[in-house]
This record gives sequence, C-alpha cells and structure tokens, in this order.
Amino acid sequence: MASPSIPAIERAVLASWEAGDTFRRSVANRDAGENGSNEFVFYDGPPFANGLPHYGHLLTGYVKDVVPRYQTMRGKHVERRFGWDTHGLPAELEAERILGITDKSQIEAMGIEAFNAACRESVLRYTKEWQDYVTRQARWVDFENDYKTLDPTFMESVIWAFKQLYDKGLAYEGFRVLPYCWRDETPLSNHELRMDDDVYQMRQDPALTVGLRLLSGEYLLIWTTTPWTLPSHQAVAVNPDVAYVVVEPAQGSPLAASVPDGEAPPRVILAEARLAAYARELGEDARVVETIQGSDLVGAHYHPPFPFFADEAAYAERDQAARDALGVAPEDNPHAFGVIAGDFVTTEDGTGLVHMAPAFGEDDMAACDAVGITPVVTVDSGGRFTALVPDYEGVQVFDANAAIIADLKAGSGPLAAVPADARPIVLRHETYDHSYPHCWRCRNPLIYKAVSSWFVRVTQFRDRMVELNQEIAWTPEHIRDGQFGKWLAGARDWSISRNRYWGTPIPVWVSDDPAYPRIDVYGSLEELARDFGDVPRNDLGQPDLHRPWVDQLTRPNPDDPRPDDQRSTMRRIPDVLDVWFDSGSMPFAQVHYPFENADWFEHHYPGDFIVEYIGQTRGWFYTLHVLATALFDRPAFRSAISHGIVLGSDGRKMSKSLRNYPDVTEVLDRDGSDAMRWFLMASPILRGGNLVVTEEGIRAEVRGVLLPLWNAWYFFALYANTMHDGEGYRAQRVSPDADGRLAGYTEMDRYLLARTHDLARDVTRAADAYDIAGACQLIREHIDLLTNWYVRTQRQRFWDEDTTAYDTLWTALEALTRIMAPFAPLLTEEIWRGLTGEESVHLTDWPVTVRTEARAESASHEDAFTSRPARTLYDVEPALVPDPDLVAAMDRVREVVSTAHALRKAAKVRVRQPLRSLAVVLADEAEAAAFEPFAPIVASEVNLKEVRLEDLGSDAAARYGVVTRLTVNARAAGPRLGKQVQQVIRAAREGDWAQDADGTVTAGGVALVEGEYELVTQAAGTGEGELAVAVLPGGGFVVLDLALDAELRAEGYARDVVRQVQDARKAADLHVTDRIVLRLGVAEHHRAAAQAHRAFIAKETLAVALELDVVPEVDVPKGGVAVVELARAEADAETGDAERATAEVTE
RNA sequence: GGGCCUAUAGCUCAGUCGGUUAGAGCGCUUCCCUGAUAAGGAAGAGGUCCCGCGUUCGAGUCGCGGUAGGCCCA
Repeated sequence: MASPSIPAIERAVLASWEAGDTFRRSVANRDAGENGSNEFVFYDGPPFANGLPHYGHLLTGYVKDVVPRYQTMRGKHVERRFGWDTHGLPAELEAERILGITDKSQIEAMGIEAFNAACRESVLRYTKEWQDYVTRQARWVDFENDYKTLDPTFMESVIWAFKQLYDKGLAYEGFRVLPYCWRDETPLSNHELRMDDDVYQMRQDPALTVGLRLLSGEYLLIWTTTPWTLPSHQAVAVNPDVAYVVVEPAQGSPLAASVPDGEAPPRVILAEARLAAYARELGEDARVVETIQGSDLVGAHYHPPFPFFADEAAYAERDQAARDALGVAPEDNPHAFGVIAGDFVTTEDGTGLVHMAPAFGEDDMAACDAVGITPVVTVDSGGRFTALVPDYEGVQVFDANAAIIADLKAGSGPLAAVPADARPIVLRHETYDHSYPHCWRCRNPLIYKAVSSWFVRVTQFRDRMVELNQEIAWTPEHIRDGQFGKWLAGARDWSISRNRYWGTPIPVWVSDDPAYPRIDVYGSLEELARDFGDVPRNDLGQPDLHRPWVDQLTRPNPDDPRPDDQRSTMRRIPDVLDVWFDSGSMPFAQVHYPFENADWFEHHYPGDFIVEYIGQTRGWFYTLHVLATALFDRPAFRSAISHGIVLGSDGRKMSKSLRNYPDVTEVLDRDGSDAMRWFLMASPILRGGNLVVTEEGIRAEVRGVLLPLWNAWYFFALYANTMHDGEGYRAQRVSPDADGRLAGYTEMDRYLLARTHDLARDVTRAADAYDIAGACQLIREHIDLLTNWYVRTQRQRFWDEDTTAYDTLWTALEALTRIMAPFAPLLTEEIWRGLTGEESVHLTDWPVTVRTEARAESASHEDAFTSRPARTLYDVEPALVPDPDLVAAMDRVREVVSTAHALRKAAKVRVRQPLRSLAVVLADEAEAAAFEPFAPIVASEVNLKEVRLEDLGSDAAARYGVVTRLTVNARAAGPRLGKQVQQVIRAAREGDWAQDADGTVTAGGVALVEGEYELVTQAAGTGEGELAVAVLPGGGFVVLDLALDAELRAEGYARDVVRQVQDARKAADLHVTDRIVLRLGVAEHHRAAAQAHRAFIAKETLAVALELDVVPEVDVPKGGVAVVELARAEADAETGDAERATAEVTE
C-alpha cells in the first residue's frame, strides 16, 4: 500500500523474529573467535526496574540496540545480556509502601526475612512489562541468559571484590555524616531528602552569635542555628580569601556596655562584609582596629565554648568509649580549638566564621578531616546527649537548645567551672526562619549526624583513575576531561555501607567484645563454609547471601582465650553495600568471576561499549571505573556514549503530573518504534545535548525519512510486479564486468550506485566513531537523493520496462536497507525481505567498501584470504562502484538545473512552457565532455528542446560577454602578506586589480604569487534580447533562450490543458487509471494549438473520447485555459485498450 | 557557592586547522510542477553568530571577563 500502517508492519516483523528465533541466530552466526578475538563486548547498564520504562530508558535502549546490531552486521559476535538492578533503598521503600510500614523499627519487628521477601518481589514485579517494552522497541537483548544483582553468583563476586579491596588496604571503616532521623533512629540517604518537595519546610530555630576568646584576647564571632552542636565544637573555619576585621565596639554600644566600667571593651573579629550586620551590637561607629586576610587567622587557638573536650586527658578518656564502640583506633586531636581554612565559608549570612562540629555537619567533617580532627559523637541514636556531655545527658538535642543558650549567657552549668575570661560571650540571640529538612516519613526535623561507615580509599588511586580515563573514548569528547575527568580528579573516598536490609551484605565479621578484638573478611561462599561449617542458606535451603541468612553465621572468637561459655562471638556487621557497588561490579559479577569464567573475563575486559545518560558520570560510569582501577588496574570500558536529558514538549523535565510528553504507548501504536528510534537517534541528544520530545518531531521523521524510503520501495515493487503484462520482473543485482566497470548502465544508474558506495563508506566511518546522529544525517540525505533525484527523473524508464533501471534501483535499495538496518530495524526488515525474498537483513553483512584495494591485494596474494581474520574487507560489494568524477559531474548537473529554473522564474516563464534551448558554458572541453551525457536530464527537468554544451575556449565568451574575477586565497596569502592581505582582498572584491603581460597578478598594488589567487571567468551581463544568462555557483554559466514561437506556445498550451484536466480528474475523485470522456471548450485563438495536440491531451488524460469546441473567451474560467467537462467513460470503454481508445480519438 | 556544558535564521541544529560573501532541515510568503510519495522544484523574507575586552593581517571559531539557560555537586 502507498500509505502503509507502519506499526502493523512492525508487529508482523516482531512476530516473525520471535517465530524464527532470529536474534539468537544473528548472534550464533558469528564466530566468537579464539579467546573472543572476534567479539564485540557490550555491557548492559542495569536499569532499576521498580517502575515502568520512560523515554530515558527507551533512548538508552535504542542505542544499546543500534550499536550491537551494527557490529553484528560488521561480522562481530555480540552477546547482549539483559541486566537487572535489584538491590537498594528504592526497593526497600517500595516494599515498605506495599507492606504499609513506615520505619525501621517496624521492619525489625516483622523480621528481615519477611521484609526482604517483599523487596525481592517488588523488584521483579515489572520484569514482564519491561520485557514487553524492550521487545516492542525492537531491542534485541537476551532475557533468558540475563543477570540479576540478587543472584547468589553475582553477590559472591561482589563480596570477592570487597575482600580484594580490603586485602589491598583500600577498604576501611570511618565516619560519614548523613541526614538522620532521631525518631526513626535511622540515617537517610541524600536521595531521600529530594524525594518530596515538602521535605524542606520552614522552621524557626534559635540563632546565636557567640564570641570565642582567642588566646590573644580578641573574640572570634561565630554564628549558628544549631546551638545544640556547640558542646561538640571542635574548630572555627574561615575563608582564607576573605577579608576580616578586628573591631573595637563603639562607646555606648551594647557590647561595650556589657563590661564593668573601666575595663576595656572586648575586641571582636568577623568578616569585613558582615560588620554592618552587627551595627546594633557593636555600634554604628565601631572602630576597625585592623583588617586581615582569613589566611592570617588560620592556626590561631582559642578557648572552646564548652569545656567538655578542652582537657586533653579527660577528652581522651571519655571519648574512648565512643571510639571503641565504633571500632576506631584512638588518636588525639592536637588541632582542635584552632582556626582552620574552609572554602565553603561565605559572607552571605552569619559572621564569616563558621563553628565546626564535625560529627554534625558534612562540611565540618570534611574540613576537620583535612587537618586531622576526628569527630566527637555526643548524641545517641535517639538524638539525646550521651555521657560525653554529662550536663545535658539524656536530653534530646532540640530540647537542649534552651539550656545550652541559658548556660552560655549566664556562665552557668558546665561553664561555671571555667574562668570568666575563658568563657564565650553571647553577642546576639535571635529567632531564625529557614527552610529545614524533615523526615519524609515522620515529618520530624532531621539532624545531620556522623555514622560509622565503610569506605573505599578512592583518594589513594585517584591519580591512576585519571590516567586510565585517558584510554577511554568518550562521546561527546569533552566528557573525558570535563564532567568525568574533573569528577575523578576531585574524587573523595567512597562510602559503601548502608545501614539497611536489602542488599549485598558487607562480608565483615567482628568480635562482639572490644577486649578481644578481631576482624574477619570473607570473599567467597567457600571461605564462609570453612569457618562457619556451612554457607548461608535461606528457608528453602538454598545458598543465599542475603540477610537475615548471612547474619545467622556466627562463631566463637578464635582470638578469645576464655572458656567456651564465656568467649566472645564473631558476628557480621549489620551493614549492606551501596547498590552502586553492585553495578560497578557488573562486568565480572555477571559471569561469577573469579569463581567461573576467569579465562573468558580476561579476554572480555574492558568491554567495548557502554551507554548511559550524562548523570551517570557520578553513577555507573564512575563506580565501574573505581572498581576497574582498584581491582584490575585497567579501564572497565573502551568507549562510552554519554547522552543528554530527555525533556518534555514544553522544554522542561518530563513530569507525570504535568503530562508534558507524548504517551509512549500511543507513539508506538501510531507512529511505530522505528519512528521513535529514528527521531531519538538522529537528534542531538547523542552528542550530549538535551532533547525536547514532541509528537510533531516524531511525525517529521516519519514524513521526512521513513515514508520516502517506503515509497521508493513501493514504487519499485508496484512496477516490477506489473512488468511483462503482469508477469513481474525479478531484479538482478548489478554486477560490474571483468574490468570492474558498469557497462550498459546509464550515468544516472552509475551515479546512484557510486553515491550508495559513498554512503556505505561514510556511515561506516560515522558508526565506528559512535556518531550515530551523523550516520542518520547521511542516510537522510541519501534517501532524498534516491527518491527525489534518481526515481523522479528516471520514472519513464520504469514505465518503459527498462530492466537496467530496475536492477539499479534494486541494488541501491538492497544496500540502503542494510546500511539503515541498525537505525530502523523493523521497516528495513520488511523492505529487505520484499526485495530479496530472504529471511532477515539482520542476518546479512554490512556493505563493505574497500574493493579497489582489496582487488589489487587479493589478485597478488591469493592466499591472503585464508590467513586473514574472518571478516576482512574483500570484494563484497562489487556493485557499489565508487566514481568521484561522476559524482562531481552530477553535482554540476543539479547546479545547472537549479540555475536554469531560476532563470525561468526570473523571466516568469512557467516550466510547462517548453523552451527552445539552453547553452551550458563550462570552463573547458573536458568539463563539457563530462557533462554531455547528462544533457537529456537537464532538458527534461527544465523542459527544453535542446541543451547545448560549449566551453569558454569556443566563441562563447565573445558571444555572451565574460569577465574575469579575482579571488584571493587568504589562507595561502595571509601568512606571507600579513596586514596587506586585507587590502588585497578588498581590492579584488572591488575589481581594482590587473594582470601583466607576463601573467603577474597585482591587486591593490600588491603582486600575488601562484597559488595565492584564482581567476574565475564569469558571464558579464544577463544576456541580450531573449537570451537570459546566469552564473553557475561552481564557475561557468548558462544561457537560456527565452524566444517563443507558435509551435512552442502550442505545446505549452497543450500541457496547460492537460494540467487543468488532471486537476478536474482529481476534483472528480477519479482513480488514476479511470478512463474519461472529455469535452474541451477553447478560445478561438487556442483552437489550432488544441487541435495540433489533441492526441497528446487525450493520452495524458486517459480520455477515450475528446470533443473539442470553440467557446467565447469569457467562458474560460479564471486561472484556467479551457472549459473542461469530463465524465467517467462507460464500463466497456474502461476495460478497453487505452491505446486503441486514444487512436479512435485521434481520427 | 563550585565544576561541566550550551548560546548561530521564527523553530531544531551543523559550522573541520582561525581565512574572503555563515549553512541545512522544518516553518513562512509567492510562483511552479505533479498518474510512487503525507511529496517535489524555484525565488524570497528572515542573522548584533548572547554581551564586552583582548590576541591576530584576519575571530562564529582562540583567550579573559560577564549575562542567560541546562546538568551535576554543595
């Protein structure tokens, strides 16, 4: 059909693939080669399937299909295993939702076993739907031989990786500051903070400005909205690049008044930019004693706000318990209570000096860690102060604010024991309204709190990661040294433990008695079995590393010499691994390395190709690279596409609630998968840009690419099938003769084949460079050429049953569908099957195009065939004969046609009006000769009786008048002439130049040397009389003879009549093959013309009878040339022979 | 606040090593053509190449500083 239902075609193709097992065979057809030498290794980035796929998944899925399909056709063996990401917090939250519970205590109450069972069910809930979507998008991927991160084999490889890191000293335990819900007694991930818009709510907190007394006497002003963190204070941070001032408060200011008469008022230090904000306390005319840089303050020491950790000995003793509980080795804190540098310090609010409580702030932790200050955790899991802060022990931190503020102001409580001149002062106490994070479950205000965590010591091999990144080919290129490279260079240690339930367990067992410490790390089921007597087993008795089964493995501490009944026990730490550790382990864990497939893995790592959206530079791309570097000292992948973000039709992020994007199912049902694939693949999104998805955009690709391709095929099939009186014609592949020539084919045929050759060559180049959008652009241009140049100009040959035309079009379409197959796999499949009668385009080979070299080589080295790898490029596409000269000549033809049309247009002569002649004047005889074969094409396109070729060497120059124009090659002349080149260019443009007798060209007074200029000959004017002259863009010119005689006018008139009748036919809703009875009424002065072309008119309009009358001119309708009346011919005439009918009319 | 990216015609985007007069597709206007095509052809309108400074004989392109937007981080 001419207007096909593409989705229907697609469904039929999909069904045939399933029936024919085509995917599996396309993989199996290709030899993997020795040690996988002929494999293309693709890693599937596991999606988290806890929901349905959206455009982002579809986009990535299409790329994940295009590249392997292409490589398969190139002859590679490409395994494609689907991966499922199954662990992690999203799964747990979904399980909580299903189970109707909201916090960890409820999980503990119901039991981890039941909870994890719910998690497992939730992550596999949508696998069927995913499979359906992936199948519908024509993505070939192996669902049977898939991998899941919850598989015991996968998990065993993951704990192996952890142990490797531990053994290399690259895994350690430390602190990590997280949002923490003291009511639910659980840390939250940063992701949970962004989960709901109303997680951040306005809240009123006390804000204190406190002065801490430097040993030199001045007070550092710090500002905090969490007074409860002051007892845990460890340092003050300043921005080293900010200016600070030492200020003496004005006489009579509140601060000056606070000291007894006679005593000097205290001097305070704050950022210069914040001085005005404290005018109330310091007085309007407070005196700036000194201005200093932040860096000058770094290292200064002061008296802490509270005395809890001031006494080194007491601190060490009291903190020991907390440290022991966390398993951290004791170390002192010599740097505490000093000024440290922090780039994050701003002067937007506060004082420009920031109070650091490293256990309760991320910045605090990082800045203190940099100078060796360890956090002091003074708050228990319920948010209450511990014995480390005896004065407030047991008080919830928010409740403690009031008491802390009161003690600070009054010097009471713990400060009573501190000498007055070492106490802090409270400069300001205000109420602060700010946006503050709340627990998304219980709506209580969160705190930030240090929790114990395991880390990968990324900082230790960070530089190596940067080096290895240089070996990766990124698309777009800037990712390598930009977003990804910069991220690597600034990488911090990776926190990999999560205080959760559903994940790969951290395989660390510790003694439960600090008196007899011991740590065991396990990297395999076998090691576990050795120490615990058996592997962990679930309720079905199957090996299962998940909690709670793995936690049930305990044993007496071998390092504990006490009798058995008193011995300490080795227990697993409760944490599970960050899910990103799972996905980073995917290359080896999917094959259960090193327990199985060690040899395979060696030869398939790094992988050849991965693709994800740009955000994965901090996600999958990153974790793959971290583990690859740490474990194997090589990159995990050779090339990566990092695509942009898919936006909704309004340019904003796609949002379910806004409904700002086309429904996926609707698009697939109406326009089809290939339309969506092409739309996405041809878009800038694969070059890193963002993409707005609109239905119009998708439809535009259907109209611009898919339908023209289909119609080219439909045109071919329609006429090939009706050839030889309906017997049909089976087209042959064009094949060159022994000399490699396409003798017997027209220029246009050879041109199409040469262009198809170029297409294959250029698309190969683009696809090899992962420039998928570029490949699509090339194909789009080629389809335009095929349909709107070749087919349109050659239609008559098809109606004339010229078999070379059929063979040529068949060959071109067959190659085109192969080239396009990865980018529109369903539609090309249907067309290719129609063309060849064979099974699948995806089981064939990519058109390879190095025939010239291969021919020479294979001729001289006959044995080269056998000694070369399977798919080296031999004479596989003999029909696609490159011909650069022919391609260039045809470009000239299109120039000539276009220019001649422009002349007609300027002279207001319609194309239907035949003209006598066109002269094409080219530079020399050779060019004219090369053009000669195309003269008929020009004649028919421009509607000319004759196309003459002339060259400038003939008398054409004299007859039409020519000028010579000077063009300067700035690239060549610029370096030699320097500044003068501008002068020369201007002179050349203005005609201010001359050529000497000896040939020297001088422009603007400057002599030019060979190669710096070009002399171009052009027609001078627009021609004389009825000759119209126009310059060709590539040099040369055309001269169109606009003179009309009666004969030409008559012919033009006849064609006008035909046109009008065709319109009337269309208006009468006639079928294109319907015969008609026609009556024409023409004006007297057109009678002769109509008579002369009566047969032509009848033939063109399929008129079996034509009655011709003369009517008064006024009866002819406006816009028409005749009065037209027509009716469908009677049935017997309709079935009669058209030519006989025409003959009757002629008589 | 930091890092990265982007900014070129009404829209979506190309623009190579810095080289003379900056392109394509779509859209728009007018005209033409039309027995495969939901098409095709021609002409036209439409540009402060985000702004500024600099380097250079010459800058859409290179450098610096801004502005706006996107992504990520904080």
